[in-house]
Amino acid sequence: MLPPEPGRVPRTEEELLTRVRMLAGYTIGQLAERLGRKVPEETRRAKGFFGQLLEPVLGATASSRSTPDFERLGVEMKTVPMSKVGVPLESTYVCTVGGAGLETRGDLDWGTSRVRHKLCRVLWVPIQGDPTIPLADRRIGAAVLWTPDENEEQLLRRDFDELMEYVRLGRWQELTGHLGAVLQVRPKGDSGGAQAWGVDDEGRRAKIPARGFYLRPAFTGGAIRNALNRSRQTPSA
Amino acid sequence: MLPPEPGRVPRTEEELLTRVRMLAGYTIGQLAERLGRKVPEETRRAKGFFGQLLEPVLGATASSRSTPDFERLGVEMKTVPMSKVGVPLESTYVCTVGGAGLETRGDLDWGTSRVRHKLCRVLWVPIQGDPTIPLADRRIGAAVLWTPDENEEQLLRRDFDELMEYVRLGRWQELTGHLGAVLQVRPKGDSGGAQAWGVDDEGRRAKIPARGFYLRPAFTGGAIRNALNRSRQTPSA
DNA sequence: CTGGATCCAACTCTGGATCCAG
DNA sequence: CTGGATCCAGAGTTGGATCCAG
Repeated sequence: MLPPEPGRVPRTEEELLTRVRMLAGYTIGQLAERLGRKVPEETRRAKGFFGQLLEPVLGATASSRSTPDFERLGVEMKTVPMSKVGVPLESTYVCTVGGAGLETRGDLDWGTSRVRHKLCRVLWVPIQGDPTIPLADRRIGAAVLWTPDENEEQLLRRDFDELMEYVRLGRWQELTGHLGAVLQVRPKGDSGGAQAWGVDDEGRRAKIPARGFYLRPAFTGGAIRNALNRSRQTPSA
Repeated sequence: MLPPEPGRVPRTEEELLTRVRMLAGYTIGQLAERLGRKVPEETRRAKGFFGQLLEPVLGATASSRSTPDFERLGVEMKTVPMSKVGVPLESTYVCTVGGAGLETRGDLDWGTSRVRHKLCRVLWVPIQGDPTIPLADRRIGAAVLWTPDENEEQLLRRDFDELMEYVRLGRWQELTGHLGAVLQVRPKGDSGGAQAWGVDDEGRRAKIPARGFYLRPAFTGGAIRNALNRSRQTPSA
């Protein structure tokens, strides 16, 4: 049976984990067929395909805006393309970088930031990412649930505070992908053009290029390994 | 020739008027055919059809957001469905009603409001509105350019100030279509459901039903007549 | 008659991410 | 390798208005 009870919202983390682990070993093509969906030929033209395929299967509140994928559980799902040797090939998108004003003031402080909320409980779902494997033939890996430990949270917070200092000062131009040891800020959206509201260096509202927070691949890789190790010691988490 | 130089942006009001007047007497069906577009069978299913058909013909900066239809000229185009006896059958939509907070503060004062900006120069395009005439057979009338005279502006402003007082106080529930002698506020959008951001009576941001400003039919009718009379006295405007 | 309800097209915005030149 | 550029789906919003029950 693949997948079990499709579309039903999982009530507990264990139910969610059980369900996603039943998918391990299957290919994207098999999962898509089960759902009556066609796999795009070019990965380049369907970058979010696997993530969007998985959401309804696992019972995520599909495409709800700005809420965790599994709202009741407070769990965020992230698919991670892995290389042949088991390390993430890409950075992981977290959320957009808000402006310094108005509705998004809470985003400047780590404690109330969307970054922290998004990352407080994550379901990592590894997927083969080797570009030589056709999309339909890539296999799903063993998912793990993760919460940052003290060390991980400190790493994230340190970068976050540094990055937000640029936002506070309106120094958007200096806020590049080079900053941050584990968390970085990069452009988001399909043109690099003006797409988001921000605050310029004189405090006025202005259109600026949309940007997002991303986890560097090494951090995501470590998070997945740590989650695996911890689950071996505490089988039910 | 129908229409002249389709798609080109008019450089002067005279050029715009000349162009739109060449359409007078033609039917919607003839205009649509000239553009290779099909006329919907049901008016009910294509409420904005004529207005959207006309925009590219006249060289409006199509569907640009929140700017005048003819940006360079500062001219707003409005189609008006007329009865057999030559009076407007429907109210005329002006713009949305903004909330009382943040980005839209300027909307509370007549001088800086979007209502005033939208109405400071309008190209009225009459169209037969009699529901017994099939959409494709309805004829285009003689368009006129209009600017509110002192009396008209005072009428508008009086209503506007009254209506905005309700917004300032967050008394949205009392802001109904019954208010306003020539300018009213009515629901906008396709469900009456929560669709816009506003400010509730305790000053918090909240979702409220989307609303818009509308000109009552009698006012629009008078505006068109006045514009006609004035253009007889001053032929070039 | 008319105030509340409704309809479509097009563009924007968000959430899902991967591509690829240097 | 990796930082900047880019791609898709689907919800949301705006601008174009008219419908229609009471």
